[in-house]
Amino acid sequence: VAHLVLRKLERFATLSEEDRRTLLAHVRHIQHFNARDDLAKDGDHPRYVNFILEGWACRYKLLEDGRRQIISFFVPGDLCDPIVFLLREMSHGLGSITPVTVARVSREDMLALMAKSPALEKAFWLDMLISAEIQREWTVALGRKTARERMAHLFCELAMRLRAIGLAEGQEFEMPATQTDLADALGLSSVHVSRTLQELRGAGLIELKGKRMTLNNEKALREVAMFDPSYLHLSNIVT
Amino acid sequence: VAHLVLRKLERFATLSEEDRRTLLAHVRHIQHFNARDDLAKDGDHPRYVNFILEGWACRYKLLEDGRRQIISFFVPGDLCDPIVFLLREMSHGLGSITPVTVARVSREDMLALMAKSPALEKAFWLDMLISAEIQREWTVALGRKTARERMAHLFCELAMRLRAIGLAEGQEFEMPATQTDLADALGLSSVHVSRTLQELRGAGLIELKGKRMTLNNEKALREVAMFDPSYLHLSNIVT
DNA sequence: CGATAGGTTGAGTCGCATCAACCGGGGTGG
DNA sequence: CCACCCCGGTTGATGCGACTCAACCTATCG
Repeated sequence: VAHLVLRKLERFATLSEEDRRTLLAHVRHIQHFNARDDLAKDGDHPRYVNFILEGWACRYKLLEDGRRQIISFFVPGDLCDPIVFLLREMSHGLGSITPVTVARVSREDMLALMAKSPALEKAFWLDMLISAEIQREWTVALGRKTARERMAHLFCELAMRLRAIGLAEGQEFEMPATQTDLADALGLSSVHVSRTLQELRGAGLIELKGKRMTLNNEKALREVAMFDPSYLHLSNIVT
Repeated sequence: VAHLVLRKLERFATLSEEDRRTLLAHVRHIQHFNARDDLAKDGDHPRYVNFILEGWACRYKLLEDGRRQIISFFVPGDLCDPIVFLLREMSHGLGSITPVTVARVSREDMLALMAKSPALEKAFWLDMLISAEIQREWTVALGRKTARERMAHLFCELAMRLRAIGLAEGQEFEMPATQTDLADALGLSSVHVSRTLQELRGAGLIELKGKRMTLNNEKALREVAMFDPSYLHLSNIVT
């Protein structure tokens, strides 16, 4: 059930059979959430690390007047901060986009995992580092890119991340976020997301019907986005 | 010379006298940089962790057409990713704002520090976590806040961070970033930064003469910014 | 079959960008 | 020592990208 988590962590470190068993033994406490539910709320004391096993989720913050910013998307295999329990309280919410299955791993279990397996510890460090890289790339997109560039970039990123865990076939993948979700992630209004999607469709770069995304011309999409996948560190990390 | 780094890390974990000595023993290889120089370039293989001992620096990315986004500011005591050497190449540059003094700690030294001292290891984890929190807050600002709100937020954040290492006296601190730097950090044009600064000055919220910043009405500034310092986790982390 | 969530489209507006001129101060070289 | 330059900052005029408001369309579901 947690094989996508393993798949992700194995990009970061060579795991022995025992490492894998150890991890799987600690992935219990499975929970299910409906779509558009909260896995954790702003202000909560973080007692677990959430491993996303199935479905899409996101990190978000709300401003007083209702403005929402989605800070990151989580897809299967992702962890919500390997060591978040070191902090006293969460300063953001975790919400589901689709129905989601998570494993909640306790502080004690995480510490035990890292103590037992240096490979897992390294994998968790790398997960943190690469999440930070993604966050930086979002910072650049929000600060300096136009709507079209930002959106193209997001789709390129999602395609790469989903491929890395085997959830994209060729140029196609499930993209369950609504236009309102995309707006809150891209710092746009949902109206403008609709128009920008039309532009990308019109230019023959993407197709998006229902929740099914196809990158019809990924090369051109990357050019629009100024997308350079090196920040995702997808190749040759394992040493 | 590295006492600000200690000061920062001691917020994250209780360090024994030996931890402190161990750390200081590894803070050698001091280097100086001029203002507006590069400590590291995009694409470099990261072999060192930079500890900022004096001066301001920043992380930034350039787009093909010259647009620049500053991703984070570094002030004395900050580390540029405690474990960055796990990655094959940097996907951003590190630049100085003012003249800067850094200690470059090698991969081997960092690993030795963490192996020897669980307290230091924990402090490094927390440093990563809190840097991530700051990055998320920037994401929210860039995605959903207006120019005035963003700028107010940045000044509130900098005040808190500088206070935490003793580099602010009351409401005053050195703010050496130029308006162009601020623009690239806030995702604005330098012209608009100038106007927005005037607005904040006009409202009696701040004073900024040369490089000297005074928060004349921090309470009101926080309200404008919707600034809630809890994301910085400044209190009661040490356990 | 009505209700509702998600998406599309048009019209008008606004926040911020761009372009351009200008100012002041500190450093430099003739 | 003064003239000049250059960098950082200010201010005005104009333009554009994205927002807001609003109507409407479509698919899904109880």
